[in-house]
Amino acid sequence: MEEHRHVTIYDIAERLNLATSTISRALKDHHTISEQTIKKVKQTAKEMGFVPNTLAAGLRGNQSKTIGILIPTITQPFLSSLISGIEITARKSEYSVIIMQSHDSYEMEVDLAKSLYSNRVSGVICSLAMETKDTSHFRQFSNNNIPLVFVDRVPRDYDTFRVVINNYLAGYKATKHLIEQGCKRIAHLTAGSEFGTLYNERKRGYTDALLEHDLPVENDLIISLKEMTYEEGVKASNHLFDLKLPPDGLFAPGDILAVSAVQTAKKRGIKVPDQFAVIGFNNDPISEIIEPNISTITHPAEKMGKAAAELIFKNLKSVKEEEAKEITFLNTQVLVRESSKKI
Amino acid sequence: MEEHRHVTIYDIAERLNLATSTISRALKDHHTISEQTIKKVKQTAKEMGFVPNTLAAGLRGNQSKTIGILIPTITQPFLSSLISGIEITARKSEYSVIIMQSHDSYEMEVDLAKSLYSNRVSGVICSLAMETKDTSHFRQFSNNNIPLVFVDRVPRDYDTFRVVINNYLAGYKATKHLIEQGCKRIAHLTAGSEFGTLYNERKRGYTDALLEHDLPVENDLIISLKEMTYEEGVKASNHLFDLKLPPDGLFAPGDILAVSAVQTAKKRGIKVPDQFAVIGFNNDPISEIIEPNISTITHPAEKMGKAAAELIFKNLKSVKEEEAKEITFLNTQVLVRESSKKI
DNA sequence: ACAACATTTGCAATCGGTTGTGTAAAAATA
DNA sequence: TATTTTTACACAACCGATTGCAAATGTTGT
Repeated sequence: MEEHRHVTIYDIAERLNLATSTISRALKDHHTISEQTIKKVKQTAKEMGFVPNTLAAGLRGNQSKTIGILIPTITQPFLSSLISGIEITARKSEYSVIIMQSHDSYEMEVDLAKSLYSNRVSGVICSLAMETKDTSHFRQFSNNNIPLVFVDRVPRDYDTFRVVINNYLAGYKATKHLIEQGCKRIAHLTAGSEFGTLYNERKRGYTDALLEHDLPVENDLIISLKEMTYEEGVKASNHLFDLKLPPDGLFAPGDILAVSAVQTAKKRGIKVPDQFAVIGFNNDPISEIIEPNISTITHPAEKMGKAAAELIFKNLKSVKEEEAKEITFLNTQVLVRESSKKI
Repeated sequence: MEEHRHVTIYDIAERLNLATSTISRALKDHHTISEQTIKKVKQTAKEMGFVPNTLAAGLRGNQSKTIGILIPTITQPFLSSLISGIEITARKSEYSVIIMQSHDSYEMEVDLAKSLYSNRVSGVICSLAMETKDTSHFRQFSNNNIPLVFVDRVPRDYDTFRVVINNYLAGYKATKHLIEQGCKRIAHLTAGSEFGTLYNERKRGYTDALLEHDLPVENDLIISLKEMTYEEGVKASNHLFDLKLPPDGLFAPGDILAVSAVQTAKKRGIKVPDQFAVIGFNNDPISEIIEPNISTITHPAEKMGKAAAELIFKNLKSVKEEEAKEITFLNTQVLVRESSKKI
């Protein structure tokens, strides 16, 4: 396997007896270069198999035409769809995406943020680690005019772009839906440790919906989970069913939890939705395949990714103070399916 | 928001009255630099908030400490787990991953390969697009000593690293399992258009298992799908059930397809597994949540990602001819669950 | 005290595009 | 024809880390 050398603009320049600056400009249709030269340069570039070295360009221009994505994990359906949305949008502008997983660890997140900075990414899109309480490791981006967008799991105290759904409203709508189906004792699962606003907002929507319909907010119907996993969901469901006065409905802030509750109910002979109506969150693929289908709240992952990427591009030049605090809210819908349809 | 300048080794050099070369070497514990200087340099680097510019290092060293991943889409559970495995392994060596989605389009794949090359990735891990028949766009990597590893959907005619499972054996084992459960007429779904070997191998395992057990291979029990989606699965299942002599078992080369078949059967009042036993492939999360649980073949996504990444690292220096043809086979297992357990 | 060698650090070129400024030739104007 | 303006390209510095080689300093032996 012989060692080829990369073809550079110097090679093209030499072949055509032009300066490298001319080649560089010709390749990007600079107006000071004649049509004729441009055509000639592009032609030979193609012939010689020239592929620009983005590292060189990036070094000179001090940014790399890549977007850094920093998220807890890519294996969650919501997050992989989010990434997909970002990647597709980025590619349209010929940007690449670098992906890093914090695995919900604060320390990892700090480390990875540094690595992204080291890679001189043009922008950063982040969904915070569960553990993260302090966000000062993101200052290096803001301080250097690198656009920073938080998505979904956003900090409450950072003055930068945020792309979220209205979690309060979503929680409200989900709960209201259950109430309208006739539920009187609606349970809710929430995150135990959370610095951000996501689960708290959903919970706030839940309680407000209850109060608004003259239903009491009962603390033993609200369970804090350590992790949002199937297993934890089963545990919590069993706990709920073991109560003296078990719930007749559940608003789960994730479809996996909803599935776990539905299946636990079925195992215990509790009829879904008649005795126990459930609504989940996210519209994960599983929610419409499981039987009964899980009612859920849409969570437009790809759209959020697209919106986040577009915010990056809009602010590549410089970030104005007022814009930086902008919050983009995307819409959610209640998808009524079998798991909650009593009426 | 004031504009800070990035801290460089020049800044450190100036502060300490040392040469940049010394700084550079000190930061990576070069043996020609004294302990004392190293400590001093690292200390001030930290104080000044120095973050190395990987673009500069990459330009000089002609590679970027990143691994390029080129796959059809990241939203499939198998592929997102694969990426996760790669990312975790890469990070241990302080490498980043760049991800690109071909969306199963050949043209995209060609384009993205060029973009990866342009980014001077240190290595490439690829799972081919469904459409891809010609793989010459990967020559640019081989020709320039950039390690290239194909995973799962690998070309049949390219002399480079491949990380796969033994699809033939997996197909054989899956089919044999159904036979052992007493199935006599086992259907099979396969990919219509495929350049690679993946589905063909599974099918070959399927037919060999049948033949070995003196069961006929019937062409109307083998259905070619355009896409491996739920909807296509439903269509195919209905078609199978409409046969004069419908099957009593199915080997589906993907869990989504298995799920679609199971649910279609249930809708038509066909008892699973008694009248119709099903085994899927991949061990996607859904397979163990759906009811009945889907028997499946494990497909060790993360492990494959890890293996692929390790192959990259092992061959960063140079790729020897003999090694390049190496195929890594990972093991699969039959996971027997409800959907196929007759006995 | 001086050669011989080891240890540490500095110098300067290098990677490959990008871009501000300079300049020659061609075109336009006086 | 002389002069200004425009067009088209060249020169060279630059981005920031790396590295071969030279040089300075320190150490050892005789």
